[in-house]
Amino acid sequence: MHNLILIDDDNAFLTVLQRRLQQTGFFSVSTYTNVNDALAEPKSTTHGILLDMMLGSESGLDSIVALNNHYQPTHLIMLTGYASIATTVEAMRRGATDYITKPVGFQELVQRFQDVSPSKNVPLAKPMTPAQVEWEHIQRVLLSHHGNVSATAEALGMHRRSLQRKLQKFSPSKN
Amino acid sequence: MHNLILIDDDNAFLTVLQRRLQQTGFFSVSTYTNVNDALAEPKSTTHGILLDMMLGSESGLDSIVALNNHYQPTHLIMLTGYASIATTVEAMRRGATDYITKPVGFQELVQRFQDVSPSKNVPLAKPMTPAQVEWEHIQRVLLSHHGNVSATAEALGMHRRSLQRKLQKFSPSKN
DNA sequence: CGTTGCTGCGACAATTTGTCGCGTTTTCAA
DNA sequence: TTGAAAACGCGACAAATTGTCGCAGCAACG
Repeated sequence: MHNLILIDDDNAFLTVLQRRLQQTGFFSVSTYTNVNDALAEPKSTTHGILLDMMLGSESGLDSIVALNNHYQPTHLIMLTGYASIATTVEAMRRGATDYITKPVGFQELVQRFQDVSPSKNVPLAKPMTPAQVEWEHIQRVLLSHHGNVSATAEALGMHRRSLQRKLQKFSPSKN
Repeated sequence: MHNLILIDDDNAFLTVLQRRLQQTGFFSVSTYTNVNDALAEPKSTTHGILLDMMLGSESGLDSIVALNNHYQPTHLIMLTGYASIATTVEAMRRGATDYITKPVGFQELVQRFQDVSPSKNVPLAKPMTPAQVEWEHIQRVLLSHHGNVSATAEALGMHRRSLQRKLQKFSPSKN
């Protein structure tokens, strides 16, 4: 009934999400690691597009208009780990319908692809806890710093000691 | 040549801004401390509206549609002391044309009222701090629960008291 | 070697949360 | 209109977490 397009440069992320979305009942879920591939497909109307902001060198921002023209999706959702008000405003102006920050829970994502009239919010089914959100975010930054705790701590604006404690608190058992 | 409407509950802020804008050359600058007063005026087209998010009890968010209908402004700029992606998205969906955070420089504000839409966007590359990530997430869930603190706290698996403290920690002072 | 950078961790003060609980408002249906 | 239920705001105090110093062990490097 619905078909989706996912565009992200993280392949692992794509495959996992693709599978889960298909199990949820979306008719088809296409994935691409860059915008050009997505635009190379024949034109068709699509229910929703999930577009990552950071696609290597290019900015997902610059692809919003083209993707909207090509697929005319009901939803064009921007996804990013590095958010700011400025980019949000810009994305919405260019035609995005939503803008969310990683990490995002699967349930939440699905809900955003549902057809809800604008400005009519439905309570999120099962939001992540603040702790979960923080944990995933830390993991992402840690990964981008090749596991360097000191560098990660600085990037996150927190103290190395605190980061250490958080890490050892969740890695050995509680995960 | 241009006329503006400013809506904010801070009178001092209004008068200062009004004077400076008039000196800059805007034809007329009307100020109101609440939305109803602004809507009580006869309908007319207006160049721009500056709307504060925190208008005492009301949420500026709920007034966007009405103001747009009444004045059909070229610019409807939201202004807030505390910001989040979630509220930005919501504001843009409802018809805001821009969203900026206090404190805002006068020059910058004037620029936003110019008809220059092409934004030399600056996609920042720094990761958010855990606190920011948490804040964004909380705002998302809070918005989806229509501002209901109790329900939000439960959804997030945190205690109502803690949520309250977090919320009041960022909204009142950051002005 | 000596220097530099990262890590692991103890210790203690400074903050922040978890919890109770109680007196107002709000909300909403009878 | 009115009364109960649901929310809210917030004081208070213990429990838990974070901010800071500081020191020692290690690996890399010229």
